[in-house]
Amino acid sequence: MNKSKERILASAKELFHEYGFQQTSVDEILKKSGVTKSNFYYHFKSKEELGLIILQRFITIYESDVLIKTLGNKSLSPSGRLVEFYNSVKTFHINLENPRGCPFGNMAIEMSGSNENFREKLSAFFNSWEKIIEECINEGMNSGDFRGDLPPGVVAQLILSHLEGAIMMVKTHRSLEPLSSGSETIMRLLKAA
Amino acid sequence: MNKSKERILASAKELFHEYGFQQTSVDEILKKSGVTKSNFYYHFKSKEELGLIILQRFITIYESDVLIKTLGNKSLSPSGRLVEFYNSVKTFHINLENPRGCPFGNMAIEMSGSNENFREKLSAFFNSWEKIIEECINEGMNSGDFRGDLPPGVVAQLILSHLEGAIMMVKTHRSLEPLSSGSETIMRLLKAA
DNA sequence: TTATTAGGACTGTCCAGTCAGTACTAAACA
DNA sequence: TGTTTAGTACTGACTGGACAGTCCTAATAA
Repeated sequence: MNKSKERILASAKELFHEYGFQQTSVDEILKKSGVTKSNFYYHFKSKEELGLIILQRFITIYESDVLIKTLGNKSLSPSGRLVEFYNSVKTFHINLENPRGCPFGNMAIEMSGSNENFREKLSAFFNSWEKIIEECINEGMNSGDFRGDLPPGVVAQLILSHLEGAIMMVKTHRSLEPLSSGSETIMRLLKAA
Repeated sequence: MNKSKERILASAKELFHEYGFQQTSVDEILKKSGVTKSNFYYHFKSKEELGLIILQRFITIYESDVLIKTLGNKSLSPSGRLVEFYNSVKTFHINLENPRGCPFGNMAIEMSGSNENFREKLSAFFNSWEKIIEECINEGMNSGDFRGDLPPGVVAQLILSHLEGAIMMVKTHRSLEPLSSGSETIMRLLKAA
C-alpha cells in the first residue's frame, strides 16, 4: 500500500541529495514520482516535514548499512574497521556519476543557518557518528593498532571533520583523489610508532 | 564614484555569506543596500555575474588578508605560520555572532552541482590555497619543524580538507570547539618525532 | 555630453500550499 | 441481505506571493 508516499520518498531522497533541499522544488518531486500535488499534501504537511523525514531515513540507512557494518564490525581489527569504513564511503561516492557530496554535510551547510530543526538533527547525528568512530579508535589504542598519545575523542572528531571536508573537495574537484589520499594519510598518522 | 555599485557589493557579500547565494534574493540585496532594481541591472547583468564577482572578491581579500599575512609570513617559522593561520581562521569565525561557515566551502557545496562557473573558480582556488599550505609544510619539513616522512602535498590536502570539515562542524554545532581542538591535533600529528 | 542614479510599473515563471470533491474499501448495522 | 458510515487514497483547479529580469522615463553629477 501507500505506493504514492513511497514514490515521493524515493524521488525526494534522490533529488535532495543531487540538488539539495532548497534547490529541489515540490513540483520537481511530483514530476519525478508521478504523483499529484494534492496527493503530496495528503501525505506530508509541508516540504519541511518531508525534508526531515528524508533526513531521518538517510541517518537510519547510513547507520545500519555503513556504520554498523564497518566501524561496528567486531570481527575486524580496529584499524581494519576504519579501512573498511573509508572503503565503503569511497564506494558510495564512486557509484554516483557526478559527485553529489555527503548528504549530511550538504544539508548541514545548506540548512544550519536557517532552520533549527535540521540543524539540531544534524548536530546530534554528527555527535553520534563521532562516538562510533571514537569507540573504534579507543579500542585500537588499547590494542596497539593506533598510537595512544592522543585522546580518542579528539582523534574521532578530527577524522569526521576531515572526512566531511574531503567529500566537499571530491564534489568540488570532481575527483575522488582528496578522499582516497586523505584517508590513507590519516591511517598513516594514526599508526602506532 | 560608483557608490551604488559598492553598496551592492558590500551588502551582497554579507548576505551571500550569511544565507548563501541561492537563498539570497536580488530584492533583499536591494533592500539592504538601498539601491533600486534598475540601478542594480545597470551595474550587473545578472545575479550570477554578481555572485561570481563577490566570489572573486572573497578570494582576493582572503589571499591578501589571511593567506599572505599568516602562511606567507617568512618572519615566522613554518610551524609558527601554521599556528597563526589557524588563529586567524578562528578569529574570523569568532567575530560572527552566529557561525556562518566558510564562504568558499558554503559556495562549493551550494553551487558545485549546478553551476560550472562557480565550481571551476572554487576548485582552482582550493588548489592554489593548498599550494600555499604545501609550501609552508615543505619548508617546515626541511627545517625540522614537521615530520618529514609524508609528501608535503598530501599533508597540505589533508589540512585543507580537515579545515573545511571543521568549519562545517562549527556551523552545525554552533561551537568553535571542533576547529580549535582539531587544529591543535593537526599540529601535534605533524610535529617531528 | 556621458555616466550614474532614481522611479515605478510590468512580465512570465516558479513557488509552496489550499480546497472542494471523488473513488474505493471495509467494517457496522438493520 | 442490503444500507449506512467512515476512513484512506487520491484528483484537478486554484491562490497569492516571490522570483529574476525588463522597460521606459526622468533627474543628477562629472
